[in-house]
Amino acid sequence: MKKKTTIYDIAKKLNLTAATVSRALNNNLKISENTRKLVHETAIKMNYEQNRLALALKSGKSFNVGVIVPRIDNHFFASVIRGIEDVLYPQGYHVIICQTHDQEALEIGNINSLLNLQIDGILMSISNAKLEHIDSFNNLLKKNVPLIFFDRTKDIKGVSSVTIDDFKGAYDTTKHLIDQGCKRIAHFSNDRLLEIFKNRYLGYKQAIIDNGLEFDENLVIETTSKVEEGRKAARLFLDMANGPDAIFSSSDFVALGAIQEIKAQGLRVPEDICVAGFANEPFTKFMELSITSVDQFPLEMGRTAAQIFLEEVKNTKEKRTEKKVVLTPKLIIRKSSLT
Amino acid sequence: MKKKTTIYDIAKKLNLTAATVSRALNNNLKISENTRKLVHETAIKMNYEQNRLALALKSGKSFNVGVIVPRIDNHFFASVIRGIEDVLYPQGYHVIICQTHDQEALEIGNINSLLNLQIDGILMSISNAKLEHIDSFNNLLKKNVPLIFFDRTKDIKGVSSVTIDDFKGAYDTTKHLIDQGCKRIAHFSNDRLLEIFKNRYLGYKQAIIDNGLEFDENLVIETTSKVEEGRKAARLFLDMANGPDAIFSSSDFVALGAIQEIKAQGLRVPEDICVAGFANEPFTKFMELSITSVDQFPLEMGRTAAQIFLEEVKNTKEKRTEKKVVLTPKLIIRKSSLT
DNA sequence: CTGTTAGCGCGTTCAA
DNA sequence: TTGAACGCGCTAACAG
Repeated sequence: MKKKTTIYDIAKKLNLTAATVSRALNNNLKISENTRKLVHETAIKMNYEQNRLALALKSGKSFNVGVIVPRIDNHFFASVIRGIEDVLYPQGYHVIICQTHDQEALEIGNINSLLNLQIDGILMSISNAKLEHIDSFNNLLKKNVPLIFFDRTKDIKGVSSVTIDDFKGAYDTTKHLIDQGCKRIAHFSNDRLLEIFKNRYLGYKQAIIDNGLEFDENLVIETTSKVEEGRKAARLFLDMANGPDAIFSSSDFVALGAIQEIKAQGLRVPEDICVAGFANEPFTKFMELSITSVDQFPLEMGRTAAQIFLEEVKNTKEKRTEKKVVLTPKLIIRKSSLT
Repeated sequence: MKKKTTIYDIAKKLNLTAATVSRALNNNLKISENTRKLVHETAIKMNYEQNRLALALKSGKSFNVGVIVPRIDNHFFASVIRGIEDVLYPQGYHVIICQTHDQEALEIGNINSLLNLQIDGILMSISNAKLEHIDSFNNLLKKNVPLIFFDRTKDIKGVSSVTIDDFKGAYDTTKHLIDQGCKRIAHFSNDRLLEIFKNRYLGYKQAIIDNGLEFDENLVIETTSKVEEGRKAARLFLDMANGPDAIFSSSDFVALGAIQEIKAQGLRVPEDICVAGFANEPFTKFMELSITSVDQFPLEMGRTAAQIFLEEVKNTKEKRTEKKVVLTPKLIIRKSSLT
């Protein structure tokens, strides 16, 4: 095991002190141009690389931030992460990505592990809004570790967040379905303890009411974001006597499942039932029967979240300023809802 | 900023030494059961959490491993990562995920950054096989940092790898297309400096030859793994006088693009042209016209890579033993190639 | 301009 | 069984 070269090694070689080397390397002003250059050169020659661990231990900052998402193999979250990286990498930060797979224990565990790693902040999209989680968050806040929510948030005092206007996204989509002539629009929702799903539900409901249709709670069903769940949910409705003529799903994956099931039962999309999803996952565009969806501008969401983090990390002393950024979503109309 | 509690804090409170506390916390044998219990209790009471940075600095092990992939928003890589996590989390390791987006500079930059973070090893799927990269790898090896390739490898002496039998996957797929009656099978390849693409090409070629068909180099085209590239590549062939009656693509995404273009030109899949991809991405199954593809067992690939890492990390002293694990792929036949 | 000293939090000698 | 002292690699405060 070849030992890595430290500033001491290069100090010894140059008959200097480690402190001087450190200063030279950091381009400290009070150093002669001569030694500065000399140090830099021999550093390169000796393959020196700064040990960020030591730096972190010393400074109390690790220059690592944790990003926690339900899962990464989904275009939306992957894009948000990309946006975060865009902003944070140039600032010298590293991004540690953790997945919860929607599992409560993993979510809490990840938070604690990241804390042990002395990360400088956590950007996350929560997958669960149970009480124990709120405790974890409070724990974080007490330690004054910047915490920023994106997309899937829970309204917690003192926590900044970046979301889209889910209400509007849902309202616009529902309105579009109504404009297409649909009268009984079902909604596939998800855990409404999470703000996004609550707001999509509310936007849907409001559009129904505003347009003089009858709001029927029986047409609202709760699922997780899996394709298979969409099939199951659709099955329930297709057996109904007075079934829906449109489905607005909170998830593209669930919308896909619904479409599969509708077709499997010999019905047609959009002729018999219109379908719209949410998130604008790439496959919605690629399908032969492209799927109407709502773009959430994930890149911008990630960038914004990262910028908020940078601000919070600077003003660590001042009192926490809660910042809630809301982006505007965009309805993308495709074949699945065009009659 | 509330300071985190250290072993010193709890030592002071108990009129002990930090050393004693450390030993108690680590369940060192030579400690009285009394103090051991006492220390553990007050540690919990004071919300103590080990500072892994200090531990890492001290021990030289960070218990972090880096995983470098071209991108994460793709089911294959996400699944491999999941497999890696499955094995490494229970062992106390954390996984730092980096994306290269197929950019050379990012790939080298990521390796160096991870090194600075004192990671204990790197598991990666390379996106580029240029010479400068080989240098980076040699650099890693010199420092004796375990390096394990998965999927996209470059044959480097002393580096272990986990791959699937790409030759067989390609051979089986091509054979299947031939069995369907296809005579002129095109191949959409990718950078053949990478083993996987080279082997898929070779498997394809061998199947052609073994079955008495004419191998035509003009039917082989190189693309990157983007949907749009598939459309472009297909366009080239569709304009041809004596065009192909089947396409075997090294990438599902490219296969998808090809199908889109074929349809756009008024031809039918599979009636006019059969198409098969590689990787078994979920969308290949979900499409109305499901796409024939090859499953690469990514979870198993990730788990295996992680296990090799664990072995290498143990035998840091012994000489590096190169281990090449090859998994067997599975052809999944779907509508796009069933005439 | 540069050297000395000290400390970040921990584990590990060597003594007692 | 416990304490004292040291070092991991680095930087910041204080001298000079």
